[in-house]
Amino acid sequence: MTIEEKITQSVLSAINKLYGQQVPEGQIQLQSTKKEFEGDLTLVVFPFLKISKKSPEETANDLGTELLKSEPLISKFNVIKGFLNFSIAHSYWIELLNSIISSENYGITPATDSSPLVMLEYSSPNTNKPLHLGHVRNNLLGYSLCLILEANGNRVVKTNIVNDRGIHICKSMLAWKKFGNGETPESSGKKGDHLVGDYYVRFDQEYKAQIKALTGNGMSEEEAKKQAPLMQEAQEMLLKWEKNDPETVELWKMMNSWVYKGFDETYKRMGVSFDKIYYESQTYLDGKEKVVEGLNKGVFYKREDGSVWADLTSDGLDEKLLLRADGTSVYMTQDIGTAKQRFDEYPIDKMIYVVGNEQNYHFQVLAILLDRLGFSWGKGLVHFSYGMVELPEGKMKSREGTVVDADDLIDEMIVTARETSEELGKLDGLSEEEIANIARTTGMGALKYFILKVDPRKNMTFNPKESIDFNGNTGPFIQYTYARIRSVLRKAAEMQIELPAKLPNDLQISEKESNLIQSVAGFANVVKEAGEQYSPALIANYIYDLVKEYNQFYHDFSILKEENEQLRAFRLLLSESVSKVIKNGVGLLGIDVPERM
RNA sequence: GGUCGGGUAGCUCAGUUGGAUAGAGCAACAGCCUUCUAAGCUGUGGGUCAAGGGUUCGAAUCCCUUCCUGAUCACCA
Repeated sequence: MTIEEKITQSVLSAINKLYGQQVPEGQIQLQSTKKEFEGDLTLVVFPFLKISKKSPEETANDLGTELLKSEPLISKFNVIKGFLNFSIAHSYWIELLNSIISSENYGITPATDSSPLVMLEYSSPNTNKPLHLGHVRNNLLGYSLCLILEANGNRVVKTNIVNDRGIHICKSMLAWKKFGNGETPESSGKKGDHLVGDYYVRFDQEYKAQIKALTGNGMSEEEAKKQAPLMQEAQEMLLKWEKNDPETVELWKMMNSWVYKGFDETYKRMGVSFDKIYYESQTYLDGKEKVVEGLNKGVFYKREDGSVWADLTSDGLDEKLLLRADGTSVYMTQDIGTAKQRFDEYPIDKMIYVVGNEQNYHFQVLAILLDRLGFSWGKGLVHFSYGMVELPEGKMKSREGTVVDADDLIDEMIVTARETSEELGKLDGLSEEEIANIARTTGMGALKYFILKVDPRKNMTFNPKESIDFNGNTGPFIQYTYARIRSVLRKAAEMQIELPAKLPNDLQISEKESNLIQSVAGFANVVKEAGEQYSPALIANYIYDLVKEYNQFYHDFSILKEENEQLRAFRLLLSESVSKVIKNGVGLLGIDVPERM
């Protein structure tokens, strides 16, 4: 039973005693007391004025007096307007700290064999260009959500669906064939995904030139886009691919393998991973099959031209195409096929798709279609929708070269982290390997925290020059606090200070200290809420508040120099518990912590 | 036009099922290192919570209207 639950029960009986009335438990509003007031927990008494028939202050005073008598955990109280602030006995906080210290991973609930199985799809790249900042947001959100769900006792399968087929891939292939002169990642020293991306850009340049030439000869732009030889060739190539033309398939396989190698590197640097990767080239046929099955069951219908549609007007939506007249599949068909494969392979209880908010409509439709096709988790699928990352100049556009490349960004972060460390002279005497590790940890910490601390629904602005900071509400600030605590703990070990497994609960501690225990204890609830709301930002903001509070404590109190040994041990254990929560907390964001920085 | 988001300090963002004087960081200014890591701490200035109305003892938060903004409404993926 938490302290809030205990006090709630006491308040209920106090009200019953004073006013002879039972009030519903939901009426008891207990919240932690705001920093600027004395006390630990606050009861809002406004809801009881009708039964007390007294002023807010009198009501609060009556309740406070009664509770002070009846509830031993309450050591004193004060009243400000309609707010009754309780101070909780020191012994309670010490006991709470004791229980946090003794638990292995406070706040984390491990999964068991009978836990719900959640499958989470994220990343979902195209194989025609390297990953950019938008993908970075997707990957970090997706991976963090997996960790948060696991920490809430779910079995999680991390999946990726790679969009490895379609006209856009053919564009890169065609440009490489025409202009590449056999260039490979090995021959050019370029990362495979970048190499292929360069040919995608090259296609676009040449294509635009052809359009320009055609319109110069008086052709309409629309017509020119269709008639441009390059586009026609690309379309021919797609047809060849679909017909399994050996040469085309060979080229496709080769270039895709370059891209996968490049992606793997970037994923590794971001620290994300997958349990199972699906490829659209292997799922779209299943999608067709499933649509035909739906057609036979009468879930879908066929038009005169042979195309297959779903009628969603009864759900307040439009009609949706599922198969073209020529029998080829569309995006939705592929997602249905992928869903089928997943469902066949795993006993999925819940499916979460981490995909940008431009596809809200798509997933609304997908949920209905899967449900109609009989997937038990279809209706309840979660589209974790997040906003775009924009630059100060506006949206990123890969074809115009205004994207922030993921690899470049990561490099830059790490270099900046290293420069900052060197300027501060923090790493003197450490080995090159240690320095590189710390730079990587703090650089990635800065990037990850920057992206994960904001509400995913919102579009965010990324200013390459200004956005990445290492002071204030940032990853490195949190990591620094961790390193600082670890340093104190190392010194304590050097001084051979022995820490008791359990603190005596008659210790006299300050309100700042008991507040800090309260904040540390709040971690468990934050993890739970982050899991319920699918919100890494909740964890990030909690950890930031905790760290800020700890830094104030650190500044105001001596730890190692405290002469009272019990108090010194208390502060060390308090610091240690903060460090563990920091580590586990940012760990749920995929962020590492350095022992020194 | 329909549907779904978003609008909080100069900038980037928090703000718990409606609760106290709306908070951080950055930027600006002023302090604090012979003392556990100053990537820190403290202070000052900065707000019509887009606007108006409603519900409520109490609204940034809930409801209605309006404005601004983004996404989407493809036989593209």
